[in-house]
Amino acid sequence: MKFEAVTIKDIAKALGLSTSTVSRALRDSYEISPETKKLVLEYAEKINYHPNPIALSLKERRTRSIGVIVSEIANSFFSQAIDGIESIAYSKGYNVIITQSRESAEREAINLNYLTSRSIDGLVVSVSAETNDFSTFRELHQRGMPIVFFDRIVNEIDTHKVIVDNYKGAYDATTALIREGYEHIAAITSTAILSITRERLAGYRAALADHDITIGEESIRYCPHGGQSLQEVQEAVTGLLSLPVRPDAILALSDKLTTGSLRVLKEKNLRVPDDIGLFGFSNSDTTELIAPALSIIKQPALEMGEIATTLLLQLIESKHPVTEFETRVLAPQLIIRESSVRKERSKALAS
Amino acid sequence: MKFEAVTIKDIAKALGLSTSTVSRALRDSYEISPETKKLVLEYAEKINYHPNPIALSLKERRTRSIGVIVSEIANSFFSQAIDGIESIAYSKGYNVIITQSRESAEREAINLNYLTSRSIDGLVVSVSAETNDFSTFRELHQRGMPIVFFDRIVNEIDTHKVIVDNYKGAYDATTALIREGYEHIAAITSTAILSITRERLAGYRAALADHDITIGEESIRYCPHGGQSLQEVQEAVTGLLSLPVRPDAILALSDKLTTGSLRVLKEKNLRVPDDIGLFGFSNSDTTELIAPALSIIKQPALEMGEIATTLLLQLIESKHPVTEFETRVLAPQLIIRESSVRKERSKALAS
DNA sequence: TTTTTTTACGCAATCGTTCCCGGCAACGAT
DNA sequence: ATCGTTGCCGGGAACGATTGCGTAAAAAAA
Repeated sequence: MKFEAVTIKDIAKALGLSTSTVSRALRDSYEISPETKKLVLEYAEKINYHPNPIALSLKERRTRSIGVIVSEIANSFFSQAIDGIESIAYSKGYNVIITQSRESAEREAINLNYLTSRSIDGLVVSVSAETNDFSTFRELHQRGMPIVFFDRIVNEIDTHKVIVDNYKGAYDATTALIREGYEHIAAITSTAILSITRERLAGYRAALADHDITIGEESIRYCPHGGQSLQEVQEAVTGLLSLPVRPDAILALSDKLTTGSLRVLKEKNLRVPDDIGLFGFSNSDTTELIAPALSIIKQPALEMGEIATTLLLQLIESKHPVTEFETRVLAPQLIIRESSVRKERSKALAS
Repeated sequence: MKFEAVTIKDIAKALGLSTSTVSRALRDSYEISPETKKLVLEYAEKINYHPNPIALSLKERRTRSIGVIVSEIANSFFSQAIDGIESIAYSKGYNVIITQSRESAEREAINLNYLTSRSIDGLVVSVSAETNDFSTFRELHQRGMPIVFFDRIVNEIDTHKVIVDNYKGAYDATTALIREGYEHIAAITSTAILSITRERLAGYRAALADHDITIGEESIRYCPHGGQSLQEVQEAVTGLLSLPVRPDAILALSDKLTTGSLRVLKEKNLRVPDDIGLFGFSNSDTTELIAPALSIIKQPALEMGEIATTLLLQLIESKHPVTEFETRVLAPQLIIRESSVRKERSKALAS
């Protein structure tokens, strides 16, 4: 079933040389005569020799492959990030093993175990919505495994991190909503433990406070699975709408939540943005085609993937143990379209 | 930088046994006494021993990893398919190396070369829009590399294939458009050499013919890069709109082309579906939120990925060379929403 | 011419694992 | 007492590549 690969031995045998000589000739060692080199090189080319990466890995104790853990591949943000990860890894001769946690801490642990047992050289991770036990990551990190976190990071572990300015993104979006005259702005988010939830919620709260708006905690709804199922979004939105003072705008703090909220609002025949405004984090490439065109906070996903991978490869290829780590914070892109812009400004004008 | 893995030698040394005995004990060989087995197993468990997959790969000449080539990860159809590929591969203990051709035959060849040099056990491929030279695939296949094609297949190579009934999908969509009263239905597609283009175009043509509608070849526009850039879609749509008899509907034959066409039509301030109808292949998960809600032909992407991988693993793990290959044809899902349904049926009623 | 140095190559160990081959006890059968 | 058997285990050669060390022959220095 397998095709035979040509090895260094084949070359050695054919040319009447030893494997060491062939190896050295191929690596252009100084202790091989020009004639022999030429001979070997030409023959290797002729029979299409490629060094066996497995044998190399065994010898060098490195696999030239990195592991990736994200919650879901089929999510615009992550697929764009993976795009970035792939391209950098590729250009440096590394390959990428991608795994999905599907927002489950258990699956994340399984994947982590799998990846390390495949002896990867490093890890790019965006943790699941459930992850609240970082001990495995910490242990791995302490034992010398290079790890870079992106998007959903874990502050407790000191290593490179790549994020977007979540605080600013949420702050600006909330402010935009306020300027538009919305007064009761609710938030829908993933689990409370996630770094992005904390940061984005902080920005949201600060914007409200800066405009002397007070909201109760009941105006913030958490989705345990990050909106993986529409049902939890339905529950969150319904809960919000049945509040004593009904929110007149929703800030959705992640991809699935943004489109999910719109879906639910449409189901309930609420007009966006007039009955209720909507602003959300999203990296979907069809948000402008949606009715109403969605106002979004967009993350530079591709770039984040690229940077995370570049940092990881630096870690991997560093001669000395690295102790100085950095957290790269990129700027989110605020795109204000229709869903957060009232056509009738009556209410806003009256106030 | 690397953490030390515990090996079979460590166990052997600690227990005063030979590596062969330890190896056999771990593999539960009959020629090892129950006591020794217990001893070894318990100690292995205790020090958290995991067999080194690299060493195994070298010995067994298999890597337990499969390569994937798609045009673009950040595309709903492919990310869903990859989801399916991953899940099956994972459950069988294989890992997946994903590469992107970005619709370029050259990059495809580079990836192919890369993957084979990484000595993968098999290949799941959806060819690029440019691929018209199958010799590398054929050669690989003949040398015994298991390959499964999905979506964009190459008929010239006899191996397992997984596709959707493209003919039927396009036929039914075209028919739906005709029933709705559209009379001049144009098509926008990827390159002519692609299997999906040929099959879908055939369905489109057949539907027109069955309803005694004749169209000129100028009503079919090809996008060399499959709609990767909006510009080529713009050109295609503009070309269509400036035809002597302007089409009153467009059938878009792939994901990017469908949303791309809508984007261009909106730019041109044409109302869909009244000024012009739109029906297209798409696996985007926001098509129902788009205005107008998009009528689409949806492919069971996840399932296609799963089936393709299942077939590939069968090939890989087969004892005997496989000579009987199958082509699995799945049913596309037709979802008729707003973009292909006229609100004003005047024209249709008049005819 | 003899000694030293350089050139150019081979031997063998190594990475972690498997597996063929052999060997040494103990035991039952003759 | 001797011969086969069986049970249990170790030695060592692979898998494909790199690399430190040794060394023959050739070249240079004495």
